Amino acid sequence: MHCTLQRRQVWEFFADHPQGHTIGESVEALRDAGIGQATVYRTVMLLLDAGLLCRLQDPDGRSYFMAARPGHSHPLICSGCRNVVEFDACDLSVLEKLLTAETGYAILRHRLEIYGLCPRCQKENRSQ
Amino acid sequence: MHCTLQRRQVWEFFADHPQGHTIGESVEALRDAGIGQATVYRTVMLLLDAGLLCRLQDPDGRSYFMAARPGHSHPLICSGCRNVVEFDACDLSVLEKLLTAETGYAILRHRLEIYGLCPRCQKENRSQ
DNA sequence: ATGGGTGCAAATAGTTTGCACTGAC
DNA sequence: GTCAGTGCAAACTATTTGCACCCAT
Repeated sequence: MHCTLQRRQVWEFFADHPQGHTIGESVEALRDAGIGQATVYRTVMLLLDAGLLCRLQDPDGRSYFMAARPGHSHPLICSGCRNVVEFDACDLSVLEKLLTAETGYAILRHRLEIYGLCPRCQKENRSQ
Repeated sequence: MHCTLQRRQVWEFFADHPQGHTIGESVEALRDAGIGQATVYRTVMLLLDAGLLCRLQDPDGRSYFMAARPGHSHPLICSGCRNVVEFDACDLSVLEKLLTAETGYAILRHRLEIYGLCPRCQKENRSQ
């Protein structure tokens, strides 16, 4: 797999921002650099498969992408500015054992996203 | 807001299945009943706003809709057959307090989805 | 007769694909 | 020269909208 200039630029776009971005936003931002939208789509999926990006999904179904942190962590997402703080203090093993016992399901993974307002957006009284 | 025949049929389609369904699937299923796709789109959004449906999102970004259970609960989703069991034993208040203390974020809500394989899909060795 | 709801078809938005071209090896 | 990667445009899919018609009030 080639690490081309374009792929590096797509990666840097996400790595340089602590918020998630839609594919549309990244297409637009990278257009000035002369990168075509097909390349952005292809590269985002590539980085996603490689585990370098992760996908966030807001309650309305939109997908956002951001640089993935290594290891197991979860996002705390500001509903005002979409800034993301990652945390890893999540212990769901007790809950998962309980669910397995109760339902017989074999647990594979979980998704935990927490939404809130960051200090700045609270001050500016922003929401959504 | 009118409770028309079509709206009732859309609702029943979701209420009658314990799995989530994409809008596309529901459009297709309701076409035989003579319900147009615009009506399905409009009605699903209506039921969603009314809190009668909830939205699940799989790891690939697809949205699924299903009848919402009253109260606070979370889905345990089978990756094989998409069957959903809801559970409400989730206590994240400690985690949320910790996060507020550490980050200053005002927590608004959380999303917790757990993925696994139901007993039948384990037996049939299904995955994804 | 009025007003919300519906189906159809058209319009729009979002995503993927085919293909000729480019650049690194 | 080969081959993966790219940009463009076209194709395709998903979603929304405009509008004439219908039905319950």
